Amino acid sequence: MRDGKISETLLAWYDTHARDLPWRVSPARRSAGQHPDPYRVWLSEIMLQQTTVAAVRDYFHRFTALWPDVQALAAAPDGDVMGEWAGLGYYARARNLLKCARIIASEFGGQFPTNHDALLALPGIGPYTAAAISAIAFDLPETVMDGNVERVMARLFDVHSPLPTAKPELKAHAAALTPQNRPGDYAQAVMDLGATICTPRAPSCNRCPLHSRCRARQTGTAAELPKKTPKAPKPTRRGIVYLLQRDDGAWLLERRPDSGLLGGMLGWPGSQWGETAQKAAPIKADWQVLPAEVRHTFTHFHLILTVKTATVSAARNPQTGFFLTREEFRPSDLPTVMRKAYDLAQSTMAAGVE
DNA sequence: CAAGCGTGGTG
DNA sequence: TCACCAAGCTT
Repeated sequence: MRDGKISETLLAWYDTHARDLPWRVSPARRSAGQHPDPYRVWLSEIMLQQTTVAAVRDYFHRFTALWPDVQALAAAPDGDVMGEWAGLGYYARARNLLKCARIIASEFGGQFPTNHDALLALPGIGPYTAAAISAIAFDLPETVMDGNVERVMARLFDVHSPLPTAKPELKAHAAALTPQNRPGDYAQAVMDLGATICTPRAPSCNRCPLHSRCRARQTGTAAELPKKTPKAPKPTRRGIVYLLQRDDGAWLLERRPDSGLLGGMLGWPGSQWGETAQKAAPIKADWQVLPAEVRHTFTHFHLILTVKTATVSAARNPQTGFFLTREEFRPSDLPTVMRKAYDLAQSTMAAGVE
């Protein structure tokens, strides 16, 4: 077709189809002179790393209600922020979020830098997020490259070489399309297209504004692009967690080390997770093995957890961890795998199994 | 630079 | 059921 540039077609589509997202300033409001809040753009982009809009929405609302600006977040206790992040995954993001907020508050006077390289130097902000903040918050003509853009470019230009090898080629295509006009809306338009129309499986080509320009659709290869190198199978690991409740209702918990899996999060005392891990209980007690196990899948392994429960008197102290009282302990502060163990223990007790 | 790092939705 | 996938970053 000869009906103008791809960027203009996408912007026109975005004007009528942009999703209403809590961190977004709609095209109508933006043309009326409203600007996005860089704090909210940054927070949303960190939450959206490898995470769907549906999963992020409630977390974004809770975070902005508790901490409406970067100074408020910078002043928050670590445990509060980690607890609010619990369940969202990739917990290094929460640790880096707090680090970054404190740098912005103390060294940047509470203002996010607009410059791409200055953004890139901040913790938790990589090439994608730096470009996204520059484009969306400051309307600068940066090219954002995420999974959506990679997929849209691979299909538009029918690129069959597999990821990650194809990244530079796809980035060149994306850069060539990035407009000087409304780059922030354009960046969101490409990603919205990838999230709602040009989806990984079963793309809705019949509804696509770039239908007539897409080479993969013409060739019939859209659904199989982008190609990816196959991933290694996940091994299965096993472990034990110990859920100890004091007779006043307090639970024994540990704060996990800052680095590594579930870093900085609350968790139950337990064994290492490996082939055949065993570990002594944190205190001598009448431990009960729950009749069901916890199954959970992480990025790179499956986990099967045996859950053991016991009750002790307040007079006795375990070798590890600390007690949180009924009032202090919120199950929602636990990462999902630990929450599953808690829920299993609760449902087992409710069923009357001692 | 390849591996480590969570979780919920989906087909 | 289960592998794949998501607005990636760090080491």
